Amino acid sequence: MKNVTIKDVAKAAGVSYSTVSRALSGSPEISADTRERILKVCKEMNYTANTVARAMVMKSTKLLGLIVTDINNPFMSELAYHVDRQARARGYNIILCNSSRDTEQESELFELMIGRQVDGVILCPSGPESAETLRPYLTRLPTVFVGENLREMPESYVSIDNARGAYLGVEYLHKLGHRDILYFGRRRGSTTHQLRADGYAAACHDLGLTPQYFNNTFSFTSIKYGYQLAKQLFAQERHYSAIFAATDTNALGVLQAAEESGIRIPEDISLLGFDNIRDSGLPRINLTTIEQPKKMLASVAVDNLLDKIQNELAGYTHHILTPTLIERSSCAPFTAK
Amino acid sequence: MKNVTIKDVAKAAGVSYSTVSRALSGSPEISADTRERILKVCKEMNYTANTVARAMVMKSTKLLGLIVTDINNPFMSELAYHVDRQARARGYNIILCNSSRDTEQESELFELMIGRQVDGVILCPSGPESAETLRPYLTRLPTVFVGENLREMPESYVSIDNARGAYLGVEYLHKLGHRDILYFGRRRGSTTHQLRADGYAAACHDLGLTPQYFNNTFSFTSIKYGYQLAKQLFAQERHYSAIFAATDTNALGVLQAAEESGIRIPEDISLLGFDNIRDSGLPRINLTTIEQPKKMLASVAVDNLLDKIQNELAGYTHHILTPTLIERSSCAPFTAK
DNA sequence: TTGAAAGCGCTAACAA
DNA sequence: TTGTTAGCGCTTTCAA
Repeated sequence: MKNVTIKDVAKAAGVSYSTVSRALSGSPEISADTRERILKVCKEMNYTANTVARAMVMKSTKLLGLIVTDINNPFMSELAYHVDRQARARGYNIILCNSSRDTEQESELFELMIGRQVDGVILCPSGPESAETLRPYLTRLPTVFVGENLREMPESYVSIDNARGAYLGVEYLHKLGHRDILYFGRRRGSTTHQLRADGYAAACHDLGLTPQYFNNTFSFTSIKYGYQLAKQLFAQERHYSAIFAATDTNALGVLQAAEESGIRIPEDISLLGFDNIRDSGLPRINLTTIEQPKKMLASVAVDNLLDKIQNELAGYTHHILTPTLIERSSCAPFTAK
Repeated sequence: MKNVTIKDVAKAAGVSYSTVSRALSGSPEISADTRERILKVCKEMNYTANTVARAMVMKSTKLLGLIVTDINNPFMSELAYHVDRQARARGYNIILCNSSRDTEQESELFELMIGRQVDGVILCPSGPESAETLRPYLTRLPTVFVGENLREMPESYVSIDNARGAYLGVEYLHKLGHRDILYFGRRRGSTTHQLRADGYAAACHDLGLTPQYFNNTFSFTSIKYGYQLAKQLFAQERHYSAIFAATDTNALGVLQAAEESGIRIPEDISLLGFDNIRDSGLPRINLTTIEQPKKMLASVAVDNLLDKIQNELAGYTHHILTPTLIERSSCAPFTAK
C-alpha cells in the first residue's frame, strides 16, 4: 500500500521534485507544457499529495477540531452536519470527538487537538465553567464556543438570544389565552437555562402574569429526567394551563408522563418546548417550540473561526442569533375547564 | 501561538533532542533521573508532542476516516458515537465526513482520506454499488463497510442478518394473530431491502401466509417519502391487519399518515419497524421494531479495521450480527373487525 | 524556467 | 546511557 511520492513523479517525468511541487501548486513560474506533462504523469501514477507532509511545512493542517458533548444528541448531530459542510466548502476537515459533558475529558481533548496541530476548534462546551477550565488552552488554539452564552467572557462564542426566545414563548402562550404558565425543567448552574428563565420572568412581568417554576432537581437534562420530573409535577394539584419546558428534551419527558397520567396535550395542557430538535417535528409529537437556528449557528461558528485563523485576529466576537417560534400542535387556545 | 518543540525542551534540559524523544516514548535505554528531569522540563514548558511530525516518520497518523451518508441520521450518529468511543479507547481519532449518499462524493472523500494518510476508513456506503465504484481505492486504504450487506463481495464488512430480522418480525406478528401482513416501503436497488424482503417472503411461506407488498417508488427513504407512500396506501382498500415497514423511517411516515387519516395504531392496524433508531423509542411513538445493534456494529467495525491495519492482514472478513425484536406498543393482537 | 538544498518536528539506526 | 545523523514528503528560498 505504499503511496507514490512527489519524488517518484519527478523521476518518471524527468524533472526535479521542486518542479513537480510547482506544477501541483499552480505556481506561475513554470512553463505550461512542463506543467501539463507533469500533471499527466501524476494522473498515470495515481499520485495523491501527502497532506501530512504539506501540513508540516505549511504549519497548517486544514483540520478543525469539533468537540461536542455527545454526537448522538440530535442538536449536536445537526450542528455537526452543518459544521462539516461549511468547513469542507472552505477546504477544511473535521476531527470529531465526544466530551461526554466531562470537563476533564474536554481538557484532554484540547491537549490532543494541540498535538494534532488542528488549526482551530469548535467547542460545544459542557457548561459555562468550561471556558474557565480550558483557559490555558485557549491561548494556544483558536477556539469558538457554540451554543452556550458566555456573557461578557472575553472568548469567541456564538449562541442564541435565550431570554428573547423565552419571552417569545410566553407571549405566544399569552396570546392563546393562557394566564397560568408553568416554567418547567430549569436547571441550576446552566447559563442557558438562567437566561431562558430570565426571559420567562421578564415576559411574565410585562404581561402581568405570575411566574411559576418547577425546577430540574437532577443536574442532567434528558428525556428520562424530564419524565421523572413531570411525574412529580403531575402528582401535585394543577394551577396552570400551559407548560413551558426549558428544553425540547424536557418537553418530550413531559409528553411521556402526560400520556401515562391520562393528561391530553394540548387539550388539557398546552406544552411549549425550546430548541427544536429533530425529534420535535416527528409525527404524533409535533411539539410547538422555540427554534435554535442550528445551521446558522454552525456556519457562523465556522466563519468566525476561519476568520480568526486566517487573519490571525486576536480579540474575540460574540454572536447572538435570534430564535423563532415554530408552531406545531402541542399548544391550544385556553379554555376554562 | 508558536508551540514548544522537542528541541526547545532539549536545550532547556541540556541534553540532545533524541534523548528527549527517548524520555517521552518511555524507551528503556535512558537513566531514570534524566528521564524525570526531562519530563519535568516538558511540564514546565507546556510541551505537547507534535503528532503530525510523529505521523510522518511513523507512517501512521492514528487517524481513522469515518464516512457516513449523513451524520444527522440517527442511525449514523449513534454509530459515530460508538465508533469514536471505541477508536479513542484504542488511541485513534476520527475524521468525520458526510457523503450525502452520493457515490461521486464518496470517491472524492476517499481521495481526501488517502491524502490525509488516515490509517483506515470505516464507511457507511451509499448503496451496494459503492463497493464497485470505490474499488480502486480499496487496495490503497484498509476499509471496513458498515451496515450494508455486500454478500459475497471480497471486502470486509459488518452488517446484520436482515433476512433473519424480517423473519423474526413476521413470526412475531403471526403470533399476535395477524394473517394478513403487508410489507411496506421496500426500495429496489438496495441489498438491505432485498434481504429483508427475502426474509419476509420466507417467513410468509413457512407460516402459510400470502405475501403482500407496497413498494417504495421513490428512490429515497425518509419520513417524508414514507408518509407520501402511506397516503397512497391508505387511499386504497385494506386487506391487511398489520404493516411491516422496511425501515423505522418508513414506519414513522406511516404513523403520520395514519394519524391524518384517522387510522389508529395499534388499534386498527399494527405497525412494525426495522432498525430501532432512537426516534422509535420516543414517547407517543413507541414503535415496536427490529433492532440493529449499533454499538456492536461500531465496535466490531473498529476492531476489524484495527486488526487489518496492525497486522497488515490481507484478506477480508464478513461479520453478520443478529438482530432482535424490541417490543413496544405499536403492535396489538389481531381482532376481527 | 528549472534545480539544489534547507528545514518543518519527530523517530531510529548507528556511534561514541 | 547519550549524542549524531539521516530521513519521512513536502514547500520555498536561492542560484543557476
